Amino acid sequence: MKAIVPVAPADPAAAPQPDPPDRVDASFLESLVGYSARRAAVTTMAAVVEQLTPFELRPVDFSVLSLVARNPGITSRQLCQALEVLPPNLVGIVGALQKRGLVERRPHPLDRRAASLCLTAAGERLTADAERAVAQSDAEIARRLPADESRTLLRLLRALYR
Amino acid sequence: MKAIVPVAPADPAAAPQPDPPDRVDASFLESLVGYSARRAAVTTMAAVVEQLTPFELRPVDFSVLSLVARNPGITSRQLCQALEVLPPNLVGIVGALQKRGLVERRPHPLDRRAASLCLTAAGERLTADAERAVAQSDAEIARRLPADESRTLLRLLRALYR
DNA sequence: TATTGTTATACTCTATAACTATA
DNA sequence: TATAGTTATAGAGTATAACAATA
Repeated sequence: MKAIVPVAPADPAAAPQPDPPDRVDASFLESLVGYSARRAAVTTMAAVVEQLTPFELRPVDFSVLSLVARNPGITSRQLCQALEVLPPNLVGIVGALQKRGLVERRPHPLDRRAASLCLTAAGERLTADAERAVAQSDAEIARRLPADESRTLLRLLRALYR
Repeated sequence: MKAIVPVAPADPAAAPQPDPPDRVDASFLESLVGYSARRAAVTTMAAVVEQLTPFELRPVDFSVLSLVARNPGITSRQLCQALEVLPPNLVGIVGALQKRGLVERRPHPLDRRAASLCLTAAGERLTADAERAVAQSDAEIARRLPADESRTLLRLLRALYR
C-alpha cells in the first residue's frame, strides 16, 4: 500500500516532483502470466546454460541431441517443428554437431530429399552425460518450489504452450 | 508405446537403419522445468507482442512504461535491476520513449548523476491503454489453464525467478 | 574508490528471400 | 505444385570494454 503523496505546501508553481522510489513496485507486471513465464524461463535457462558449458553445447544443441537420441531417424523438418526452430537456423546447428562427430546423416529410406538423423556412439555418450547433468540441475531448480508442485507447474506450463 | 523394431531378415551387414519416427517423442525435454518454462514464455510473449504492435511498443518498452507509471521518479539503474536489462541496452529504450514524448527525465533530487524518470500526460494515456490490452490478452491466455489455476501458476513461476 | 549513465562495438539469436532437388 | 533442405543475409536482442560525471 502506497502512502498518499503530500501536497507541496509552499510552492504551487513547482511540478509535483516525486521522490525516487526506494522500492520498485513490479506487482502489475508480475500479475501477468507472460511476464512471469519469461522471467522464470530466463532464470532456469541460465542454469541450463551453465550445466551445458563443459559439454560445449547450447540449449538448442542439447535439445536436438536429446530428440535425435530418443527419435532415431528423425528428419530436420521434424526437429524444426518440435523445437520451433526455423529451417535455415537448424542447418548450422545440425552441421556443427555432425562436424563434431556426434550426429550422422543417413539417407532417408522413403524420401530422397530428406536425411535420417542418428547419433554416433560418441553422440550417445555425450548426450547421456549431458542429459544427466541437465536433469539434475533442473531438479535442483525445482526444489525452489513448495512441496512437490513441480508436476503441477509442468502441467500448467504445457497447457500454455500446447 | 513404441513397437519393437523388426530385425532385418536377409542382410546382416546393413547398419540397423531406423525408420523415421511418425511421431516425435519430446517427453524428456517436456519433463524439464527449464524447457517447459521457455516454451510457455515464447508462446505467451508472442501474444503480448501482437497486442503491443498497434502501440508501436515492444515488450521491454511496455515493461519500462509500466514500471515508470507505477514508480514515478524511478532511475535507470532501478529499471535495469527490476527488468534484468543491462545499462547500455536501456539507454536506447528510454531515449526512444523520451523522443516519442512518452517519458521525461527530471533532475534527481538526491543524486546529480541520475535522472528521475516520469511519464508525460501522453505517456500516461498510452501506458494505461497498453496495460488494458495486455492484461486482457494475458487473461485470455490464462484461460487455457484448468479451472482458475492461473494464480497457482504465477505463484510457482515467482518461486522460480525470485 | 565506487556508482550512474553513456558510447561504441561485438556477438548471438531470429527471421526472410531465394534457390536445388525431390515428391 | 508442394515440400525438404540449403545459402545468404538482414534485423533484433544481448553482452563487454571503456569513458565522463558525480558520490
